[in-house]
Formats: sequence, C-alpha cells, structure tokens
Amino acid sequence: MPDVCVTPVVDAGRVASVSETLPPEEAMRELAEVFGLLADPGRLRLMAALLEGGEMCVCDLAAATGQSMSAASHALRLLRMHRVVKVRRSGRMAYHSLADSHVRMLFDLAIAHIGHGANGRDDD
Amino acid sequence: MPDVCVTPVVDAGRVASVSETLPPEEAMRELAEVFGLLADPGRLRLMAALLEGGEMCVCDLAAATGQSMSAASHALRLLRMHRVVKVRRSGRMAYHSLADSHVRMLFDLAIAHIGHGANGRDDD
DNA sequence: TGAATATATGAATAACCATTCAAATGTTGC
DNA sequence: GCAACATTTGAATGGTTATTCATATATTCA
Repeated sequence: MPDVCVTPVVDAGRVASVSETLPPEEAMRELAEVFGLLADPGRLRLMAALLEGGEMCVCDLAAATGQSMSAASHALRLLRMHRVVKVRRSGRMAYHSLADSHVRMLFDLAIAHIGHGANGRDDD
Repeated sequence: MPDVCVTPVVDAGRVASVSETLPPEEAMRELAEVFGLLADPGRLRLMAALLEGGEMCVCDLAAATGQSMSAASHALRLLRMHRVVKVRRSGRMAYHSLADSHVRMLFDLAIAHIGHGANGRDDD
C-alpha cells in the first residue's frame, strides 16, 4: 500500500472517468511485452537484416548483425516465440525470415521514421 | 572475442551487402531506447490516461493509473526527458499532457491495434 | 560408425530498470 | 516565519534480462 497520506485527488470525476476508459491491465501488459521485444539493438539489427536479406541462416545473421551465434540464436528464439520471425528448416540449417506480425508493422513504421531525432534533455 | 571457431559464414556476399545496408549502430541504439519507453505497463497507462484526459496533474495521474505518486513522477520524468509528454506548471501543480512525438505515434498505432493478440508459443 | 557442422539450450554472471522509502524542493496562505 | 501541500529526487532493493560459456542435439558426409 502507498504512502501515509493516500493519494489525494484534485479532480475526482475526471480520475474516475479516465480510469474507467483505460484499456484493461492485461492488454497493457501484453502491449508492453511487445514493445519490449523491440527495445534491444541486437534484435532490431536482426529484424533490419531480415528486412533486407529476406531469408537467412543463423550464422549469416550473426555475422551480419555483429553478435555471437549463441546470442543471435537466443534472440531469434524470443522473436520466434512471439511470431515475429518464422523459420524454415532444411537439414541442419535454419532459415529465418520476418513474419507479418503487428510487431513487424511497428518496426517498419519506426524504421521509416528514423533520422528525425526525437529525444533530448529534461525541461524542468 | 567470440568462440573458438570464428563465426562461419554461408553466403559471404549477402552478409556483406546486408551488413552495409543496416542502419548505423547509433540509430539502432536510439530506436531501441524509444521502444524501451513503451515497454512498461505503468508508462503505457500514463500515456493512455493522458490520451483520454488531456491534461492532468501528477496526483490525479497517479490515482487514475493506480500507482504511487513517486512512481508516477519518476515515470513522467522519463517521458518528459524524451519529449513524449510536456508539462505546464502553475503554482505547485504540474499539469502533464502528451506531446506530438514519434513515440506518441507508435503508441497511438499500437493502441488502435489492441485486441488482435499476436503472441504464442515456440514453434520448434 | 565417427568426425565435422549448424543450431539450440541451460546455467551463471552482470547490467539494467521499476518501485519504494525517506527526505528535499518549492508554493500557497496564515 | 510557519504549516500544509504538490511534486521531485536520491539511494536502496528486488526483479528482469542480455550475454557468455559450455554443452547438447541433430544432420551431413566419409
């Protein structure tokens, strides 16, 4: 439980109405999880590489994105688990490619907007 | 440096061309940072509340999103630092609202697509 | 079968991050 | 000045997560 003085409220009516219209906690949790997938440079590089390369094996992906094969494999597993990339297996090779997921849509949009620079300092 | 056997490569030509077309590391780092902002349910609730409520003070935001004022203040600071929310100060109050940032655009898009469910299990 | 290869995985370490608590800052009205 | 109040902040804590190393699985070729 919170502080000594339970959160005081200025505009109780608005708090109530806003609070009611918020998406359910479960949706927020899932959404945060999805954004979390994109919150890592290594995974972003993998996705960017696949966007360009189409379908690639793990060792080439590792080389192209500058990480160890183990790290790439772990990252690809995460992306696979969330259906962001799909895999086609042929013999001992595993060819990965981007799936048409919501995550990919967010990624595409973000990549398209790269170069505008939207962060800076505090404004206090 | 990596393993005993330096990363083997299957298609050296493709690795080289993909590697060259990747956005610069700095861009990937910033992009990951931006997505990281959205990778937390508390911050997502704050943004959703502001999307609905327009302009709200910290204590009302804390109450509406179900977190302590301290937690809300820390989160709002992060969002302010990245120009995702802006603040209007009047006396001892601090009224926060969403700024028109790239992050907001991603958030809007994601909120619009909520409810489709795009994650599951591994496919091995 | 056995050696070489491509990928996957588990455990451990380390870095990161959200949250809380306690205290500080700055503001209003007496 | 003093007390009440809204917000901020720093430090500590606990939970999450990326990375590495070593090993395992599975496939191909001899």
